[in-house]
Amino acid sequence: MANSDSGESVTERIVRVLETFTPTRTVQTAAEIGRRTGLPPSTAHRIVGDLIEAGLLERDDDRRVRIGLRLWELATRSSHALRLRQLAMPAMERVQARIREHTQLAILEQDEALFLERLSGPDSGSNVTRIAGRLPVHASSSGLVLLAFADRDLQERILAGKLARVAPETITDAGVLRRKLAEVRRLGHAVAPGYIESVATGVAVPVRDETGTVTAALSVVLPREAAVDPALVELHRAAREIERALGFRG
Amino acid sequence: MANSDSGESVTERIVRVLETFTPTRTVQTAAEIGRRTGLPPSTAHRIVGDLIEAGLLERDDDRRVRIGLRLWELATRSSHALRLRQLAMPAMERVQARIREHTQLAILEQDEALFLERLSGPDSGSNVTRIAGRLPVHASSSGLVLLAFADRDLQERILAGKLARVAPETITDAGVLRRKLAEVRRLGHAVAPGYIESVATGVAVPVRDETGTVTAALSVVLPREAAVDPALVELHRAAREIERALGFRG
DNA sequence: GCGCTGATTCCCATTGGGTGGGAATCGGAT
DNA sequence: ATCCGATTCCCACCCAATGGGAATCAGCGC
Repeated sequence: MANSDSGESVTERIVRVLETFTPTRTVQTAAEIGRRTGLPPSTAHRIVGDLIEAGLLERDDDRRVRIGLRLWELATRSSHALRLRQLAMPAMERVQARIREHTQLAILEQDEALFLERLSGPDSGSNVTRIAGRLPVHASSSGLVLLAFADRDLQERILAGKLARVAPETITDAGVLRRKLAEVRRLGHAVAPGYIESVATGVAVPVRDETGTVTAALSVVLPREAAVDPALVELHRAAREIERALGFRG
Repeated sequence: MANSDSGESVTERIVRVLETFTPTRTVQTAAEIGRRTGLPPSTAHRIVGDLIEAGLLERDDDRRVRIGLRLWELATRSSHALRLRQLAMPAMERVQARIREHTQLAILEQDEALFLERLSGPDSGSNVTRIAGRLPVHASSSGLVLLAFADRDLQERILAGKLARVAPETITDAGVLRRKLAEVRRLGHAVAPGYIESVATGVAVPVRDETGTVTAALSVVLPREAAVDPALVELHRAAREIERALGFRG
């Protein structure tokens, strides 16, 4: 920017401003945004003002700022995530109706599992997942499936890195994780008992696209001691249905 | 911008670039974007490059450009549209399961009905609606509900403007529309037979938030000559459920 | 009411990043 | 091989963005 000491582009700054919004912090004041981005107050106010004028942000009743509908609209109406989501929805609804627990769809994005959709019944149990939220690949059942079928170098990168302990039973040892991934490949599904939350077990299966590549993971979150087999049957059936919609002829 | 002859901000330009993407045109080349935005080729390429670096756009396998996942993520994870959608989903799923036709949720946005969600069964009929898509308020059943319960000046603005004919039976006369809106208010729901597509009838009911204001419309799209009463019963039941979730005590 | 604190707006001299024309290069068709 | 369009590279120009600072506003506690 003109006279900017940081030497970054306007685009970067806009992204930085947008990134101060999280699932748990959906409204903030312009000054907060300034502090969190490290931008000078007057600059932060001006950028926020610009974004509001453009419709990417909105002003609250109480002059606080939140993500604008226009941004959601722009992002949603032509995102390719939407295509997958849309094709998967009918199958996901069936799983949700039969199993009556959280049913979710995730893809791999920047070394993490990004959740595109989550269906929850009124009687579903605990679940930390959020739509557009992320979970580490080594801890979530969806992540384990995505990682097990990902390219070798991603696997090695994850295995070489730090495996954060999300819950007491999260796999944090590279050797254990390596064996777990082999098991996932052999069985064709992942079971993650208590890896994310002690009270829950994640069960996930892969979804392949028309090239046969695993592009997504379909999963349910069960109470810790529930039987996984009925869920697995439903998940596999649903995954096949989604794969057919995607054009995969397995 | 520095040396820009148009005198518009970078933010505006970014929005203009993003707006060249539509539900039917989800990938384009940088040059196409330049032509559609009217930006000089080199400028268009630079801005597209910036946006790709920031993750808001993505490069195709074939160096074409599409909306990036990061944008979807930023927009979705803290949009307040999501709250409404999330709260409405269980009720919408029930309607979809019972009626087995397109079930959709719309809100008022910039004088149009903006569709936040649409559930469709495999056997659902024709439907032009898309998620994050828009329909005119005077033609869609959702729009009629939203308009009927909107403030007076929006109503007058729509009535004074041109009422586009979307299908042969669309209401295009201000007087007829005025009476229709009165009917919607009296009955508490809207029926739009053939207003959008000749073969379909839209049926919509209002959804009120905790302040009693109509914030959304819940609707189904039925085959033209199907009975509307069973759908209305389900829609009203679902709307009440959503309203309870929103905190409305009617 | 009266200060205090922080958010927000206003002002303005400074300047460096954005701009866009043009040329070169790449790449896919025919 | 030869177009033709897309894309990248280059670079002089210069104005919009910048951010420090002061003024104003808003809420809160006393």
